[in-house]
Amino acid sequence: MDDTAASTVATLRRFNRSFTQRIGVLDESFLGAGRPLGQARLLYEIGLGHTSVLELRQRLGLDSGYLSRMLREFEREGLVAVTADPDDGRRRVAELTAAGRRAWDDLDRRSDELAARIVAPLTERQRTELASALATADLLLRAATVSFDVVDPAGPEAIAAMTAYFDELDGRFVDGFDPGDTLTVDAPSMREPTGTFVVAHADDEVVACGGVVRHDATTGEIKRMWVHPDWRGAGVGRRTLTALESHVARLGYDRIVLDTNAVLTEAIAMYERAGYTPTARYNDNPYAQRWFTKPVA
Amino acid sequence: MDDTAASTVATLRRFNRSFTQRIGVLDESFLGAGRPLGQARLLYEIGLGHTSVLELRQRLGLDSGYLSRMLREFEREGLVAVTADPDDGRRRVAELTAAGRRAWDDLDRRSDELAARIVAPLTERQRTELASALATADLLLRAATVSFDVVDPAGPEAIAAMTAYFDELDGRFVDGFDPGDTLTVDAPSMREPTGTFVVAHADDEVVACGGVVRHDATTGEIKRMWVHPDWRGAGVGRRTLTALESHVARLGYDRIVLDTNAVLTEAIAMYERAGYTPTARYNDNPYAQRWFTKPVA
DNA sequence: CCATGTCTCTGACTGTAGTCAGAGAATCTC
DNA sequence: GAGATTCTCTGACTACAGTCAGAGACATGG
Repeated sequence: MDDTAASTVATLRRFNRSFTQRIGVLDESFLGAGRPLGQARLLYEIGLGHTSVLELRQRLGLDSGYLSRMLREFEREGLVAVTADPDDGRRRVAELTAAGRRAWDDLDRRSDELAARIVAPLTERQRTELASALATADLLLRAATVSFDVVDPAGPEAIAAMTAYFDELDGRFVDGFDPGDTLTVDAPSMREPTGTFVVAHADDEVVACGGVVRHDATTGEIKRMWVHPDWRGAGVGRRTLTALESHVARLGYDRIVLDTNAVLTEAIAMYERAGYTPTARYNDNPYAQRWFTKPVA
Repeated sequence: MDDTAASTVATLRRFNRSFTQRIGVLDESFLGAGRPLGQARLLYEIGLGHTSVLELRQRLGLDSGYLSRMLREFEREGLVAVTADPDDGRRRVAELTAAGRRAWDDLDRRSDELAARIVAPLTERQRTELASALATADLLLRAATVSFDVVDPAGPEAIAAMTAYFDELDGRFVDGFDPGDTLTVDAPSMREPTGTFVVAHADDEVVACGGVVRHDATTGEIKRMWVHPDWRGAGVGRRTLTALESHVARLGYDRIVLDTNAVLTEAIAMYERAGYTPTARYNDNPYAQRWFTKPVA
């Protein structure tokens, strides 16, 4: 552990101690609503719109029996209605009733009040400073815990990520961007064993993606690399690229190529910083204006 | 609630959610040591040197029965030795045995490793940025939760705070500062009903102090105002002054006076910002070079 | 339509956290 | 030195959190 890391660790631990002590109350204030913490957390998640029992279980990391019991309790109190998912009869969907919505609003209001009481003694300048420090810390901590997972390029997460990517290209390219049917056509090429597709998860949300396809026997091509706008500047793009590069190596290629459009200046800068060098046009992609290559490490 | 406050509250709540989810593990990793969280916290506090049972109870906010039971458990495991306090036979003192120290080191090491794993994916620059954001947020949150309490001016907290104050004056005044026996002589004047003494607590530590004494029938004097060096620039001084001013009003005075030395430029600036105006020398304090006054609001 | 798998639910548990009343020993106050 | 107070301890509780095994309803792929 080098010095920066050691001192960051010390700061993080110190902060954790003082924060949990002070703001733990913020969670326990849920208890102030006469509701145990577990129930309050569950009710809160349901109110946020995460309604399928499966999703709730994954988000909160709860045992299915435990969760089921809490839902029965909510039903008994008339706060939640649980019905079968019309798409899949095994699945069940929980939704707040009117009374449940009121209970949720109450929780939300209490949390707001408590948080407001905590920051109340600060001056306006200090509050602004606090908000910006917390936002920075939040982004970095969230970025630090992003995970990179291989998914099916035709699966819902991949589709959603690439759609966001195409929409962004359409907005930024001078003459717009028409993906045509690439979304479905290209999927097979981004599957093992000659390709792959990776999404970056932060709290089960997809915040970045990228694919690898075969270019020729010894060359892999990186495509569809995209980072969610909220997540730029936190190193997620760089780490996505690193993840993809290691997949290229794993798939047995010894050279990487990629293309991009001239307006994507941040991407170009990142490729250059990552050791990519310009190379000749290697495809007839009408949207490509820059071509790069890099040997596999 | 104005706009700054509302957005700070939203940021704080958002941060709280993502932080506890992510770093909650940091505490639960204590559990990784095969020890329940409550026990781990207690063992950790004992290891930090907070050894009297009373102090542990106050710091951790535990029921005395609950704490007692945990200490018995630690004794049974040979981690802690509990003995009577030689100064007061009612009080008991807990100390780590050699085995307890090893268990503590183990907890500490695990926490370090976990925190290190969390920040590991960040670049050095990002780690520095994270550490500084957390340190800022920590100071502000700690400052926001400071409480101002009336204490006896001859009590241990008041003595400690004023001693630190005098030591600082001695270091900063050109010809040093000799408190003489003011510490004991002045105490009665800083007691109700004509005076008072206030200390600012953050986590049971004294971070600022100040006293009010009778100047004449309608005038209260603010004295011994001091802020711990680590806590300057976070608004604690300003809030100590405000607290003292409200005590002056409560005690029935309608004017405030105070004096200070020319080298205490931050203090002078603060008094001016707070609406104090220069006035004529009103005492023969050999260390005073500036005199201020302000009407009670 | 059968085997296999997925999702949810119930019942029977365990461990942890925390509360409350009251007893006993030491100390403080007058 | 008597009475009040402080501090710790024990015993008897309660509520909350979480685990595990297994049953039942539904879905899916051959």
